[in-house]
Amino acid sequence: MLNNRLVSLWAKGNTLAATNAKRQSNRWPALLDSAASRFAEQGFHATTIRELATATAMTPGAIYFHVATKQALLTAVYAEGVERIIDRVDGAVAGETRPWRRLEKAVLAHLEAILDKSAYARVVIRILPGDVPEISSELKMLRGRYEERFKALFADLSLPPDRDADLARLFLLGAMNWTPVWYREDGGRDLKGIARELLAPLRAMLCGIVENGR
Amino acid sequence: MLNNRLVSLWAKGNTLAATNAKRQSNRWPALLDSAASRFAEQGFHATTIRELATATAMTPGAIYFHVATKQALLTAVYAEGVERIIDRVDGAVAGETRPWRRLEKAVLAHLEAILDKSAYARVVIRILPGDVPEISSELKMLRGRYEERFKALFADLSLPPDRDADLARLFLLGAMNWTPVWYREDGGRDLKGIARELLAPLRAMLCGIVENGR
Amino acid sequence: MLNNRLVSLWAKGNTLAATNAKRQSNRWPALLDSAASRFAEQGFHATTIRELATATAMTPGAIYFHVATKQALLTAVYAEGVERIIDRVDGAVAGETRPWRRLEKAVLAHLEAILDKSAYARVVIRILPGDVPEISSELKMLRGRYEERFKALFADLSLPPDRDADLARLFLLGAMNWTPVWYREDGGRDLKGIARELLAPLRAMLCGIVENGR
Amino acid sequence: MLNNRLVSLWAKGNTLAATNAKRQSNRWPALLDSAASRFAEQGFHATTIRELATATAMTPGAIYFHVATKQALLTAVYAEGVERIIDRVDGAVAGETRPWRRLEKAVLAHLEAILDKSAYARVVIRILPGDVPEISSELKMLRGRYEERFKALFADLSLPPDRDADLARLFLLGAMNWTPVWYREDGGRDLKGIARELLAPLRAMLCGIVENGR
DNA sequence: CATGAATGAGTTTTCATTCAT
DNA sequence: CATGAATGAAAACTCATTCAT
Repeated sequence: MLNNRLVSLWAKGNTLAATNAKRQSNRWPALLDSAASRFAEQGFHATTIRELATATAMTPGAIYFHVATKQALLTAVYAEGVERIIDRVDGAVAGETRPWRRLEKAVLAHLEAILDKSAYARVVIRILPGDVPEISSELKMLRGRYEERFKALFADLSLPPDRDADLARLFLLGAMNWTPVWYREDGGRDLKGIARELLAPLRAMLCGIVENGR
Repeated sequence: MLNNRLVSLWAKGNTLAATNAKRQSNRWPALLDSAASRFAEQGFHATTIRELATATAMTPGAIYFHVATKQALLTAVYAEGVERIIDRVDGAVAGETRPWRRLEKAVLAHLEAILDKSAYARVVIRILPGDVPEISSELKMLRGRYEERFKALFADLSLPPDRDADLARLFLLGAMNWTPVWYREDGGRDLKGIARELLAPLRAMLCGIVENGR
Repeated sequence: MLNNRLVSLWAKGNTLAATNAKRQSNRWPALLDSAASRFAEQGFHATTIRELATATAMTPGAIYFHVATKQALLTAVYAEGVERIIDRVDGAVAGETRPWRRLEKAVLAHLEAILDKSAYARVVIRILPGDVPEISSELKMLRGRYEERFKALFADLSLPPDRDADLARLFLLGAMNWTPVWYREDGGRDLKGIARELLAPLRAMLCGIVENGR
Repeated sequence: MLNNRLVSLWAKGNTLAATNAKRQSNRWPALLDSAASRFAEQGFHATTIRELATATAMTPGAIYFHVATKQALLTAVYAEGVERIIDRVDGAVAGETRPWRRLEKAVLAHLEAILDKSAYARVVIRILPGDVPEISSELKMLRGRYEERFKALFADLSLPPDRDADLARLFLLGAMNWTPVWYREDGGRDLKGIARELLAPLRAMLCGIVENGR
């Protein structure tokens, strides 16, 4: 289903996309992958089309068969990144009904998404709309889509009215989105622990209750 | 004293710097200001020397009287940004001895610094060392200087040994550093409130105590 | 008979051309039509193969089944344009024997040809041989064929020897060929009137006679 | 005064243009000259920036110090071309008050302008607004400016009301503007003769009078 | 006949940087 | 200190053309 999404994105600009996918060499996913990791590592402007071409064994010109501009490539990566976060979060939350457990699972899924080897989700966090003025509004919209998930999750918490859930949500997002700056896979910390640790104080803040243990 | 710092920075890279600083029109501060705000808004690579020249009514060539490379300009802004955060934080903490109060005051000062109209401190948060490989080590060092402040403040808290202070610190930094993304001066929220709100759960997390009220 | 010409042109450059033309969907005329109108409106270089492909619902590759190069496409349009002018002019002149009437009918036919919705003839006027060096000699030859018609028509006028018939012919061509720049079908002017108006002064110039009426 | 115009055009994009012109190497006029002749000979699209750079011993980048886009270069040439025609025509007509003599002198001046070695005016005739969609409206406006001159000249003729002066004007423009296609300096024909020959029939057409002799 | 994909050489344009004056 | 002008390397992008299927 991930593949489906990739193909559909790619098909957007190619209305005649063959139904017979086997005939296609389909460098598009590879291109998108490369773009995602370079954008996440170096940022948008420091990544050149030539570099992406080399990394995917294409010619620069070939890239423009798939995408009209470099900005459009970022948009595609961004969209895919948001989609991946949302998919993960939605999937993680699916079976669970208890609001706090839902949130906890969502936080874990979000962390997994943005710390995943595949860099799509990290791009969404790393590259701010302001970095690329030509598409900043698109990027903002895409960003908005994933933030909504957390708004919804917070709305379910049914908190005492004197607590500022908005602020809590923004703190949580900030703390989560900062993890790519310091988190190292080999650092011995597991994500589940981080997720729990992240929510404990929030719960305390919002409900006035300290969970036992940490 | 700010001026002193600016001038000294400027002098560092310019052996030709006139000894008689008073005679100069000294566009350097204006240049640095411009650079700070552009870097903070658009990032390093999306900001061009020409743009800065236009913004400061200089010619591109004139900029190179003050600074040897664009990267050096970022370094200067970065250094100034770190210095400003540290000045604020140190100043805020100065009279206070109670560790949690010190931390709370530091948080407020930090927020004030990065949300200030002058964008220096925001640059430090926005631009990651990896963005500009040529100077990444300098940037890392500068960044380190301000992170140390918080390490020190946390070290003073004398926590129960089973609490993960590192994690808490990283969460705090993340939550704080995300504020420029969402905070609007006119949003009705005052920074003091945000700072308090930010620390309450942390204290809960680290000490197992819920502050009464918020 | 037009079709015959098209098909023959098309066959010329395509040894693979199926002998059974009826089985083919034959996008060639549509392609040629599109090319004619784009070339007439935007010129040769501003018209891209991709643009033509889009306009005719073909792929760029498919165009190259019909034609070996973009230049050859222009040659084909040009040839067709010249043919169309000549057909019209010859047809118009056919029954008439009086030289001035012949010329008048030729002028009208020429105007009809170059102002026709189908842009073939307009291409011949718009695009000068020098514009496309690779085929300039072919274009010159084709152009020559239609200019000859007018040379012949002028030769029949049997003018006083002190009149400069060449100059008159060139003026006439110029005036006619400028019409696409300003003529609008809905402008209320009919071509017959324009043709008459165009010849009256010429006749005056060449014969020293003013036609009555205008 | 020509120089003044060139310099002013050039200054437009360079508000700080030094008042002391001697210090400037001022490649701008040479660039404009080159552009004019190439555009006139090969058309806009067939002329490359590199080619212009080579012809003027500049680097491609240096061209962009003077002009923001290739299109803007054409606009500048076009504007200069129109200006030159107008200057010539106005200059030629200046002392004369008799309407038909004014027109005759204007025609001669116009022919001189578009057949001049310097290709500026020829560009205006050769390159149609439709060739360069991005600036077609600017080009149309500039074209309009020089056509107005002839409208004014025709308005002064005080013709019988049953004559179509508009048509006559358009014929005249067409005949004149076609001359670059066939006129060769060494062809033995002098422009004065052409101008006279051009007007004689027009006068006949418009006034019903045949000039004696030619 | 056609297509999706690609090529490769070329195009315009950008931009940090330099330099004579 | 500053400027107008330029450089040069590299960037994004274009486009006629090709080719396996």
